[in-house]
Amino acid sequence: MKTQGPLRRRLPPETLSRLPAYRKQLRILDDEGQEVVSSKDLAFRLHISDAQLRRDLSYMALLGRRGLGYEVHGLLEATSSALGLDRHWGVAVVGGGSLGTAIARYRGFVSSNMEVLAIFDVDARKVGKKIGKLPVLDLAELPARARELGIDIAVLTVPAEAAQAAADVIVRAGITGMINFSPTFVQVPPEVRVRSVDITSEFQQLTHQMEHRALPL
Amino acid sequence: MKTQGPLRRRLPPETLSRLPAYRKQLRILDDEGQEVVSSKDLAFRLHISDAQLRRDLSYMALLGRRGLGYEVHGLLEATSSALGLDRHWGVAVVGGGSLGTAIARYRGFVSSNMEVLAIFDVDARKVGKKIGKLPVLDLAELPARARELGIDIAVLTVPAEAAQAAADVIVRAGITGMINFSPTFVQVPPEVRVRSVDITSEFQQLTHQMEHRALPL
DNA sequence: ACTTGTGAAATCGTTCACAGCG
DNA sequence: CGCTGTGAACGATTTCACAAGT
Repeated sequence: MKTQGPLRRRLPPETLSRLPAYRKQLRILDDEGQEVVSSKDLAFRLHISDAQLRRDLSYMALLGRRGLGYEVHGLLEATSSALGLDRHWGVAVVGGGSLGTAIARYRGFVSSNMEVLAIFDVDARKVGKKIGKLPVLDLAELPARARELGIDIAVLTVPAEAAQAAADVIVRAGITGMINFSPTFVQVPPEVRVRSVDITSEFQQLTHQMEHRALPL
Repeated sequence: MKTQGPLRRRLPPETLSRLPAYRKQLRILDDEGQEVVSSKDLAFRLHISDAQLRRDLSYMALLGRRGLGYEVHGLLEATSSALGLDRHWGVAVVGGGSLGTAIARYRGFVSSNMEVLAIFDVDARKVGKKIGKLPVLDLAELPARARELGIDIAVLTVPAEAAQAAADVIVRAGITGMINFSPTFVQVPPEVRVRSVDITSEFQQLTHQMEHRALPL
């Protein structure tokens, strides 16, 4: 057994942000029956440098074989595991508007071992209906039903004004992971992980880039 | 006139990514009638350090007054201008699925001076219908109609398999800005700015964080 | 006194480049 | 010989801390 590199307590956030792309590309190679891949080849497909790929993998103590490369299937399993995808995750969509509906209908979750199980809303006109095959339930029911339904993650898609109140219900339900699409900070206890996706911000960064047209990215 | 700080050619990407939040908070302060704000106060509301805020502003040569702070309205105008929001932007949604519909229906664009003008799809069953007040047009029409409609930005919400072909049409239409929601790289000429939003990646990063439960973020 | 603007230091992330193993 | 794994160099970003302006 060798001394095995940096081996940090935590993955650098930049490395984490690249992991899903690594996994996606490895799935493609695995499906193609490719058994081994070099950092140069995989990095090329990902539009990053081979040194960066090797550094990222070394943070997770994922080792290849010198002179050969990395074993595709093993690396796929390892990255999946690092992302926590070797278990099933139940998702609840909170907010039955058009964005909530879009997330609920999205079929790309299965390949991440995630499944949307229900939609929660406060609007009595929506409660009791179905969106696709999914029931729309009263948000007030979430704390009582989260465990029974097997919900691990909530997706906040309510208007900004309603976001904090909805987040409070999610926290009371004992759910410890949240994707927040509302353009607001939500305050949660420290054991709850929140990731925010601000679509408006992306548009504004784009318009900045379009106005400042120097050709290189 | 004084010598005015770093004054880079380009804004650091990390600074750019914070600008939309700065602007949002400044709008709130402006609406509240607050005339001046210190970096300490504004930074506190943004959950960042006052040094970082001042550094970011200095990159844009936005100066405050020592002992006093920054003039709220002036700073709001300056950040809006830096983001390119002092002009109107026409947006086309490409892909009339549930995500495209959600973007088309989103009412938060007005405050960024952006407006969704039309939805483009290849599906003959959708073309000719309306989503809200917006017409669904044939994607093949995009190059012919982009100028007339005043479209500056396209939002790609088509399935991964269709993304590159749709991007090619967008480029042929002379549109130079794109938000890509498809989980794929799209290849475009260098004058076209693309920002990608990968929702699946956010979920996977969240599950990683949930599995690696050390309390701090 | 209060607060900015910014050098300098510290921290974080990426790339270089090569020793070392297969 | 090819390719990994990783120190060391480099570059980017954040924080410190304080001189200077009001």
